[in-house]
Amino acid sequence: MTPLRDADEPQGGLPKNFMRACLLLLVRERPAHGYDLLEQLYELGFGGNDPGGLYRTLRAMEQEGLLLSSWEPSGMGPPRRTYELTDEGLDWMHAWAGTLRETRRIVGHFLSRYEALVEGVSSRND
Amino acid sequence: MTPLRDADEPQGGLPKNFMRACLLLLVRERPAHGYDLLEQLYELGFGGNDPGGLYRTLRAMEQEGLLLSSWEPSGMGPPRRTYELTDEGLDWMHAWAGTLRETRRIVGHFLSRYEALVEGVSSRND
DNA sequence: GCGCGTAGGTGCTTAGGACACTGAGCGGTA
DNA sequence: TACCGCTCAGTGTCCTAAGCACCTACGCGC
Repeated sequence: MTPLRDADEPQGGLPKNFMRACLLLLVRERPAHGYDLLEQLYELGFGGNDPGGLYRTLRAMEQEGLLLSSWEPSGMGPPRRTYELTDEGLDWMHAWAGTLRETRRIVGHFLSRYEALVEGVSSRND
Repeated sequence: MTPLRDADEPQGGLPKNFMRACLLLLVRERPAHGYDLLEQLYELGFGGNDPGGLYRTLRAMEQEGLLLSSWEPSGMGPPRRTYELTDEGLDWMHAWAGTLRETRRIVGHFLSRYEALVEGVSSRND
């Protein structure tokens, strides 16, 4: 890429480490293995799917004690490393929810201010 | 090395490059200089104020053609580099608004799914 | 044997963000 | 006048997340 940002679309999207929060939630809903989570993440808004990044994150989260993995045979394909949530992971999921509420609030604040600007001065509810 | 994330609070918060979006908006509302923007950013949700990062970002955005700066005497203190928005910058501001609406939608989706989980009401998704 | 879908992973590079630090102009005051 | 504190603008440096490419292995059908 050129040194100067030249894309015609903002590069930003999701909060840092948002994938971690999603993984905690998904694994809490139902223990799952990486390949499965990859597909679920896609539905959650992670368009550019990056298996490498996902697997790295999962291993890191296990090392930090947020997840616990165990190998399970698959029947159709190689064995799966299945993850479940630890108590610590559950605490973090709650903490993440708080952080993301704040994120949504701040982004929402930006958007109302943006809308007020483009609509002139009058404020209106969307 | 490998300090193995041990913070007791999620590190994530705001979307990548969110400061850029805010700067476009703020400068559009009213041309301003860096020190001024620093304080306005604080009110917008940027708690850990980082002058270095801000000034670097402003210079970068000017190099990309989103902002235009000019020196103005201050009367009380050193001269100020005052920024205004270019047409291209305006386009990017609109594009950012779109991106951030999507961000808010995805984060909101996470939060409703989280709330459904903790409330035990898991019979419905968006 | 071969390709294909499933499953899990490594290497490498870069862009952003965090944190520390520098330096200059100007006013007040001790 | 010497110092301090506020205003204003930067630089240096490190760390991490993110992005991209690439690799291995299992099992099935052809």
